[in-house]
Amino acid sequence: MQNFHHTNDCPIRDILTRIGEKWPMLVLVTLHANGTMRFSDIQKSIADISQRMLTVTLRNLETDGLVSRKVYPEVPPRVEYKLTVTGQSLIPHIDALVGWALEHMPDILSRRKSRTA
Amino acid sequence: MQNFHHTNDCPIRDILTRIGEKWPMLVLVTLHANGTMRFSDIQKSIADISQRMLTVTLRNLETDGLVSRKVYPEVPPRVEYKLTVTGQSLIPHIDALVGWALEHMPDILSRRKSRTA
DNA sequence: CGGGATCCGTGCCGATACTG
DNA sequence: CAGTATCGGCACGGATCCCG
Repeated sequence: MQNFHHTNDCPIRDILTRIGEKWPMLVLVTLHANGTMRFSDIQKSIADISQRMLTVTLRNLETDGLVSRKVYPEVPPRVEYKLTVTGQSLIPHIDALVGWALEHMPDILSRRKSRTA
Repeated sequence: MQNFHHTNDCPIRDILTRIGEKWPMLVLVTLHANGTMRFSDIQKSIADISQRMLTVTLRNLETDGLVSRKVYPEVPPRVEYKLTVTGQSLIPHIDALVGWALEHMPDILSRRKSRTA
């Protein structure tokens, strides 16, 4: 019997610590779809994200090297975000999950409803 | 500017409701690696999952149609779980994420440490 | 404009005890 | 063996206020 889910050093647990959170995937695909974006543009694109959570999410993605941040020393300030090469390398896998969801979620959602009823 | 992350009917949010949780992906890859498994075997394979969380996770995956459950009317009871066809169709995408993690997580983890310091 | 700091509620998840 | 039931902690994330 295979058992490779060590508590430490498990790739699935590693990746869940980031993409398992609520906003990172949405931010990544938004940046991929639009290229370089300002903070306020991302916020408008993901209508219901709070200012705080967008800041936190972008900081985490920047720390992980998936998103780059460029500050223009202007008044009023301008800050632009875009995917790094590493960030772009994750996009195809997210797209694959999205494709899977588009194909299977209708059935799954109906199953959840009938189980609730 | 593209904006396709509707609060409702968004495939990314849909899929996060399941794989964003702590255990489902681990259970899916465990079942894929070992085929049909008994409850106690899954629990031994994922050492630190509690009995409660394994039960909850399996019930959710069963409701979603990703895992099938078969009860043998014996004493002591025996229950076997395995992936459905739909569940198997998700495996390649999880594997892709795992492959990405194996390639990039060492760098990401070192970035997180240096940011903490 | 793009944050930072703080407070706080909700729900995921863990621990424990009990059962057919 | 394979659950179910209950309690409670804790961290994710929302709301609000303030700043350069």
